[in-house]
Amino acid sequence: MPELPEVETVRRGLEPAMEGERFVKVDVRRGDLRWPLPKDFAQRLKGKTVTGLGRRAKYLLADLSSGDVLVMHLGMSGSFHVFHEKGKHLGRYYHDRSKHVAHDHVVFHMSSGASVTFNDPRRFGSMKLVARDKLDAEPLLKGLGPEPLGNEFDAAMLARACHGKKTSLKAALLDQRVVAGLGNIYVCEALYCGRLSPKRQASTIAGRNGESNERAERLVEAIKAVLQAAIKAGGSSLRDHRQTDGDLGMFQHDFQVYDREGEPCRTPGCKGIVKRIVQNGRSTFYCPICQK
DNA sequence: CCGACCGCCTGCCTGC
DNA sequence: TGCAGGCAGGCGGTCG
Repeated sequence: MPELPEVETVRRGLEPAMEGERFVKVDVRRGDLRWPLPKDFAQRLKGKTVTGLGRRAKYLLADLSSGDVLVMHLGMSGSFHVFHEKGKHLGRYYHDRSKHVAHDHVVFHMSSGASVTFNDPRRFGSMKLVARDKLDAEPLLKGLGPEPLGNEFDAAMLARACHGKKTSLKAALLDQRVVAGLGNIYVCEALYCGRLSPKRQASTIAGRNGESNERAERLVEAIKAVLQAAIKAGGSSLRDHRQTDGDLGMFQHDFQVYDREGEPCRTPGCKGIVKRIVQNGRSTFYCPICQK
């Protein structure tokens, strides 16, 4: 599931259970995530307080009283669940510390009384402890492009990042060095919203000498609008992904093109049919008529 | 340097 | 019903 809107939704869900709270106990049930958790992972968390919970692109960043930052990524299938009360949760999760379901790999028992479970079937997710004063040098974060919802992300910046790029606009927007936090779904949605073809060469969104960056402007506005709407809807829920409280995100109902192959284009007056193509080994959905 | 491709790992859906 | 094959929201590494 997790692209920027889902990670932001997770961050907001975890905040009340974790911010200002201490790790009372940390259970590592399976440490071989994307990279193996260090042996002393649980020990380095125990007794420390979460002083803040932030997000950079698709990474969650928990600031700890020890001076470390816990950097977490959900990969393709990772999710967090918060359990406040004893008993069943969605018929399969329990607050009881001895009971777990498949793929519950890490459990944080917080001083708030809540337990926070990291579940990840495919184990593409990751956790890493990094000293805060070395965060700038952290390879996972170092090459990331601008935050798409930040004020500094504008048409000029996007045009510059795409300058000279021979690759498709779709591939460029998926490149986290160009803009950080978009994934396959929101790239498709943003391109539709900005009426730009995913097949267009990335460099062509910039206006040539003197021309305005009209396409880049439109694309930046589309990216921001789609992400903001998705966050507002609590992210999207595909397969069995849910928010930290078990609720479903709602934005999947608002997809205009993603996974809508063969459906009529939703642009008023457009007679196009949503098409699926494969770019760089991944599905792209778009309207061949109104996305130019 | 850039861009295309592979692999990681599991679950689910489709078609035979 | 069973099984093989394809596909999935990400990203780091390698190769040309």
